[in-house]
Amino acid sequence: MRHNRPEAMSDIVKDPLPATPDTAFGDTGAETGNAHKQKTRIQITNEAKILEAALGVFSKDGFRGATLDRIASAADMSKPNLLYYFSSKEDIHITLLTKLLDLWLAPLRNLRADGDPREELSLYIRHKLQMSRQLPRESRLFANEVLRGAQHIGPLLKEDLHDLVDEKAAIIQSWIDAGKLAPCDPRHVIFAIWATTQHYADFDVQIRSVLRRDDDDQSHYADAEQLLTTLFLGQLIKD
Amino acid sequence: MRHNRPEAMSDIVKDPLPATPDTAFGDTGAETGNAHKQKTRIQITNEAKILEAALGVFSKDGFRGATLDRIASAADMSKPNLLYYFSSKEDIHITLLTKLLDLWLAPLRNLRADGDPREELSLYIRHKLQMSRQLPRESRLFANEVLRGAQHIGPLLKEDLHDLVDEKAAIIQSWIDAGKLAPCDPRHVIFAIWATTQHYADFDVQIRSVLRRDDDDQSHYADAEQLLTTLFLGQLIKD
DNA sequence: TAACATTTTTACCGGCTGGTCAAATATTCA
DNA sequence: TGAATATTTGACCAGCCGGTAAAAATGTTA
Repeated sequence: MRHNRPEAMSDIVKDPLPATPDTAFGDTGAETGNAHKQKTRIQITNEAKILEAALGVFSKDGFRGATLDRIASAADMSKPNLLYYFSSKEDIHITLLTKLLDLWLAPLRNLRADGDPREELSLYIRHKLQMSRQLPRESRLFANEVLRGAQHIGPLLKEDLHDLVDEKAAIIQSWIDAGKLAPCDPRHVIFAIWATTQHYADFDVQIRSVLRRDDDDQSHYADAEQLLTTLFLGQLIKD
Repeated sequence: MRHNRPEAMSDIVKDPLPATPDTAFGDTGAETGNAHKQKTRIQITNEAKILEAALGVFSKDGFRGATLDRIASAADMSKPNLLYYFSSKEDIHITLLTKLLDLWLAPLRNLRADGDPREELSLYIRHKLQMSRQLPRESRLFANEVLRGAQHIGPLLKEDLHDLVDEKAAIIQSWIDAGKLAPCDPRHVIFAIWATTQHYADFDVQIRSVLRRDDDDQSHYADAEQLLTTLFLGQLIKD
């Protein structure tokens, strides 16, 4: 009676930085049609190395606090070599955010109108919580970016994210209209799920301080899931 | 039948940066007892000006991303003059965080064991939400600091915050034991309230993008309060 | 007003910042 | 192989970074 969705939960958080064939950035010199010069092996691996390193640095220090020197050093690469693959610090940051946004929104995209509200919501919560546990750097990357005013992904939030939330809020609203859910503002429900789940990644240090948990101890995630499902399903769902 | 607490809600968020007589930092040369050299008018006003400016810069760019030049410029002051009042960038940051921590934790400190659980929790939520609305920079200052690993307030989290949460979690547990509240992990309830309320300050830009709200439009806070009280009181409270 | 203490400014420093350039090296492929 | 191409490196730059020193200006008070 649990979820039997095509993609299992453990599959979704599989390839955080897929080497997609199209970069969506740095598309220099492609005048005649789509003359995509296909990437070299070295190019693919090095760009991945850089983005991986940049994820660590940007997620810790934010865009302004991060430096190319530290990213290069983390990528085990000289700074000019790094700048051979990306035109600027901004380029790396935007590429990173754009590549990861889809991954980040996948759980919400997965919310199905024809599913059972209780199962859909609990799956969503579990999924988001799992991403906080397994991809905390990605969570902090977005947290940093939004904190400083989303200067690099403002348009994406206003268009893509807005549309996605509108679409999924409509699903929740349809559940309310069908009497399956208590009346509430669907968009704020989504905000609340985002806030509570991502909190465990973004405020990890604070939570560990309060709970006195070691760095590698993740046992509190079970308690978190317990509480959040109780919280969101207990009151909202009408049996 | 509403709350009749000594301090009204609007009073608590009154003086975000009180010029307290003791700095708790920069206590140079005070060997013989507490030979506090009392502060000059200019000193008081300038330190306040600097901390006010620093709050804006640190909350936007984080510690590493912030620069003394920008803080000085925001404080309408030369950089050496700024360093006449604070010994270093770190000094400003730590002073700011320490001064504001009490203010930030005041709502939780206000949670009383002898109160009605429903009133206590709804007051706490309203209070936290109000602080997000009125003091978003303070919220983002702490979010930035915790995001990067709480390098400047780690000990405060592990001691002061830990003890406070333990104390207040015990109160919630006593309500559970008395059958007034559904069984749940009290500390995670506190985390959930922190997460949901502070989310409206820290992710302000994202929320405005999704809801298409102008910068000065705060009408969505009413919906937020509605949902959060429903969420936390509806399920947890046993009537 | 004169002596004193406080505050502000000017000039400066070494190291780091994002980024460029041309030369050297490695790889690919006809 | 060798020519063409892709990658890496070292040297370098102007401007910013946190911070210092000392003199100049201002305020305080007897």
